[in-house]
Amino acid sequence: MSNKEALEQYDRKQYRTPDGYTSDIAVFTILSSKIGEFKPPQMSLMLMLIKRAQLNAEGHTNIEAGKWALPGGFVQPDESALDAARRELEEETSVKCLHVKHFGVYDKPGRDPRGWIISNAHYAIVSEHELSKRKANDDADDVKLFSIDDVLNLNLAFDHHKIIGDAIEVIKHDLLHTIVAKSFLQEQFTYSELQAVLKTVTNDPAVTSEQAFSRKIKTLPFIEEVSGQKTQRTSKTPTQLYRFADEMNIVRPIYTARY
Amino acid sequence: MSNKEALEQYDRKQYRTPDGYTSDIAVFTILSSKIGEFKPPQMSLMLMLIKRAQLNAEGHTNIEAGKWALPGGFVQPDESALDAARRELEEETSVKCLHVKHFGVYDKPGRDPRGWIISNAHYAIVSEHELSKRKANDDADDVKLFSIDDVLNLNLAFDHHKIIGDAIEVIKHDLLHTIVAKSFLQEQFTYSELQAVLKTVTNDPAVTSEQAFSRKIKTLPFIEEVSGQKTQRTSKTPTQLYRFADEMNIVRPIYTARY
DNA sequence: GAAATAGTGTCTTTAAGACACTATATT
DNA sequence: AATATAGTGTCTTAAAGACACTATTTC
Repeated sequence: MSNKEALEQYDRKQYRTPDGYTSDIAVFTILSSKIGEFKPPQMSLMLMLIKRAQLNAEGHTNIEAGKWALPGGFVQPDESALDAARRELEEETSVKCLHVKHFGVYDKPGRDPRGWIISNAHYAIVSEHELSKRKANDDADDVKLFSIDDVLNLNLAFDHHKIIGDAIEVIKHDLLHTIVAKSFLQEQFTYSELQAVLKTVTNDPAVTSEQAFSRKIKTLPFIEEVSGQKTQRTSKTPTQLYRFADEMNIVRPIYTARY
Repeated sequence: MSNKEALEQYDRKQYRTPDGYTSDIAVFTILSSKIGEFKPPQMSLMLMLIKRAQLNAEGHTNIEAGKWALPGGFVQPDESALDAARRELEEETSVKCLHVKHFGVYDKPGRDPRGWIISNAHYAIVSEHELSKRKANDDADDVKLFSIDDVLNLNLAFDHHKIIGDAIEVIKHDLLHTIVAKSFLQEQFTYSELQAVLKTVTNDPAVTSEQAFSRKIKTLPFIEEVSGQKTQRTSKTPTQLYRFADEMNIVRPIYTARY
């Protein structure tokens, strides 16, 4: 085989290779504060960060010690960066995750003082409940949730300020343009629960107005009424429940959408 | 400084590192066949591929020789993958490009027989005119344009079948949801020229109907009429010219758009 | 005047936006 | 009865979709 012959002659050392290949994960959750019985929830979008420990597993001073950082780590040769993200997330929060998505590559020369290290960034959505089972890993002496409004004021490790800024933009976009809001809700939900999720990222009156949104939800082609199902968890008045229809991910082309 | 101390103790060799970091580019162009005077153009979206040479620069049998492949190459330690894409594109087509965008990471174990090689995929848009200046590089003995309808039937190198399939999906999406169509047009264009670009990726009647689209173009917030400017290049009737307004990239959230 | 492309007139339907109003339960 | 959340009635405005029609030019 000529390909086999080519492989034998191929010299792996002819190009300089990266010093590392890592996977970082921006773990988002929504904290839902029940402000009372018969009230719709009030939600805030949070990002989980870990505080880098003073010493690493070998007892040496850790790099970027004491700073807040995205969880993540080195990708193994037998997995993809996305696999690594899922694995690390499970190690970190001991939970298999609903939604993990790649959103960017960070490979600017000099981004990591340890050398030429390429990082793939992902975002993940974990339910508040699952996240409460979280535990610190070896390199972290603390794990904490930060509001997306505050998180960029922290002293962040490496180029995580840039990565986190991008992650927040991406999740804001995806919440409004795809059906990922689904990952923050129960299977059946009221208009005001979906509204609470969307209000964490927009203040468009079409979303924030109760009347407008309770009408709007009925016309959305990717959401269906669960006929006859009502709940009183958000109000004294029994309230209609909805669910996301199976697989739809409609975005209107800009040339045909209405403005 | 404690970070400096940490760096001294950091051992680069403690993790297995990738064998290579590459950048691939899907170069798209639109062939515009003028089918006659006073006629709107007929367009087809094409992808540029190179045929991998039998021998590489050192005279050895080349890997995946004879197959069609995306142009690309190894990323240098002093550049990002996006920089590398721009550089390689310039080497390949001797043209600085209008639009280069990252769209995916390909790092599945075993994707490249030479070892653990990570590839960042980009798509680029080059005008037909610029592309005619193209020249083959060392590893290629042929360069050719393929229609996006045919290209996936070729015998493609590495995992380029998957990468090209993804690239086609991404450019189809972007043409309809962003203003990249701009890159395929002159600064001023008629409704039928924009229509011809969009028709390469959709057959939505809102786009394909002349009456509907000639009306629609006037209401698009990111396109403006060039008052008083007309042309006869697409018809005997002098036709209104339009241009894209400065930087707008509106996509309607799915929760507020009309359906 | 035939042909081809560009563009308008006008009617129907759908939905957004605004605002007042009603409905259903708990306390 | 007061309160809070859910939901409707209805009017105005904007745009999509459909289809017939007019306008401008070349040959």
